[in-house]
Amino acid sequence: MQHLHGMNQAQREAILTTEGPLLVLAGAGAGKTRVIAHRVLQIINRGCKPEQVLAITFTNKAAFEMRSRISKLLAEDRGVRGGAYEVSAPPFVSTFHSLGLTIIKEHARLLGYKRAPSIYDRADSLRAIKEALKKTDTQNIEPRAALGYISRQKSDGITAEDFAATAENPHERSISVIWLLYEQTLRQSTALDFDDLIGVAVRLLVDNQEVRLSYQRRWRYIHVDEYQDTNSTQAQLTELLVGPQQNICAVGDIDQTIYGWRGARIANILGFEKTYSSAKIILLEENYRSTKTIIAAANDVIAKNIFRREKILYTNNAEGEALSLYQAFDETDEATFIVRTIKELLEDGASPRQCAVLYRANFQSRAIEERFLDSEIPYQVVGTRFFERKEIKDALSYVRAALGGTMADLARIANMPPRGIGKVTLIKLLAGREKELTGAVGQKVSNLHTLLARIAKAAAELPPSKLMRFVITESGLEALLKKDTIEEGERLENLRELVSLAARYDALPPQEGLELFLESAALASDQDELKDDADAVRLMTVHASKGLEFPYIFIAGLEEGLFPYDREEDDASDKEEERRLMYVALTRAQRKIYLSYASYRTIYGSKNATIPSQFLSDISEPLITGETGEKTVYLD
DNA sequence: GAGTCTTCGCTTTTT
DNA sequence: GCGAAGACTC
Repeated sequence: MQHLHGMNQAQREAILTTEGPLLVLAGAGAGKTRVIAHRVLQIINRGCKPEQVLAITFTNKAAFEMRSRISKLLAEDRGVRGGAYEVSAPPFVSTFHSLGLTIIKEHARLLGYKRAPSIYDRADSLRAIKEALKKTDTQNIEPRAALGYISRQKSDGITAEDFAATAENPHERSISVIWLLYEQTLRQSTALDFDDLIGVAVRLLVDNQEVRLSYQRRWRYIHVDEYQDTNSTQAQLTELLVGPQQNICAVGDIDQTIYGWRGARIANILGFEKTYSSAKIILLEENYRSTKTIIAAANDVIAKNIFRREKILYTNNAEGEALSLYQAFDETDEATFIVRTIKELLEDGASPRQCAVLYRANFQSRAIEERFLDSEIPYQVVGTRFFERKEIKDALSYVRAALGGTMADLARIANMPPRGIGKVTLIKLLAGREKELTGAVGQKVSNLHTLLARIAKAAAELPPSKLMRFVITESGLEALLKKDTIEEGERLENLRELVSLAARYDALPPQEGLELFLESAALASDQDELKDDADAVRLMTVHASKGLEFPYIFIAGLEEGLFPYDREEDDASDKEEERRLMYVALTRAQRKIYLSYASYRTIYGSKNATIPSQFLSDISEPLITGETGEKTVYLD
């Protein structure tokens, strides 16, 4: 049990409880990933084959981290024990979505797919919803709202047909019509949206006992990280995979549930003992990350929530400095304060990567970024969704269209760059009425087909990075962006980055490498940082900061309406989620927290007076020291 | 079908 | 107060 050295009592218990259902309620900074990794090692040391262990996470980044933690631990252990067990396949570590996709692909035939289904991202889904809305001339329905609504229904395990059967009021009936059309589009394109990756896998396992049992035999021990963020179908998928031995270990923190708006159900973690009746529950309450002051502030904020399970975080770390609060005049003043303070920290010997600036909403990054640009300080905005950029999507669509992808892919690239294929031609092309296209237009279309055929040929022969290079040049995207003087640099730079990302799959056989590359692009999230190594200050939303830690944390925009964010239709549970979000923000810090708010903030181009966030008054007096911006004036 | 004008929605968080 | 999508014109 050498590997248990340095663990506290609760951690040891969690690691040694390998059999039966286990719920680990781990506070922020309580060493949760470490516990999972050691528990996996313990299970393997007790005789289980590594590949029979499954660990599920939410982001690719978390999966990557877990995988490397586990493999490092196994390698160390092998060294100590002198190869006591056989080297075999590693434990299966996957995100929920790629796990769903794996299950679907392994039974594609059974599910009636002739080829591996492609994945619709949010933008694809939104376009399909817009088309459906056009077809039905439905009034008063916003595409985004409709998609959000449908997505939440799907994540609750409800199908379009179920919904159609139960729709009561006119609004629900309109949604229902759109939803059915949307599903039709997905089927026609052999495509699945994010919710389907879980939903289709669940239905397969429910309907087919043989398949279900095969997975239950394959994975004898299951771990689920961030269990509080699971939605209904994800919890159901987990339940279906857990065999009769009930070897499931769920790890999570109720106080860090920040994805309720996306369908996460706290009820899953609160009701764990009901689902798994003999469950053992272990609380990890000792924090190894932050100072006593930071923990006290975080506890002050979260204590006001009612919908939780009492857990009191404590630490044996030093007392630490008080949080500091800066009252800025406006967002520019706030940004100046942040950059100035970071400069001072750097002069005192801190490095840029030790600092992070957190905010509630992405738009806040702009004002802050402008100030960073003026300074010499390296910074990086996390969450500019790389794979959602236009040029990246265009390039990938070329590849997918060449390989017979969806109509969405073809529509995307048909006239990008402009080649004389307009609306009318495109409609005919998509409807398979190509015979009607003759003369000059016919020539243009046949040129496009030739291009796609060349790409398809290249796809079969070249490694992914060479293929992407080929696509970027031959499609004319490169030439187009070179003409574009304004953003030229950045967009071309992004395409170059895409080529180097593709190179990660060059070692595999071309087709397999390409498939995995396209898959990773579809399932990538903006939390999966591309360049992890840069020594730069990180700017990101609080959501994106979950799971990370930094010595110095800045939390900007602490104003009522912004943080906590409020919408008219908010209810009490949304308010509690905002509070949990603040708790997450505070618990990212190791040494010192800088809070700030602007007395005036520009929203939609006009300056508005603000009220300081209620979260500021929740933190007890002695934990905060204040400072006021020079320009502060009170206009009444 | 392409170029120019106008409106609209954005700015909550995302696999 | 800006950029993208849609409308309008040639």
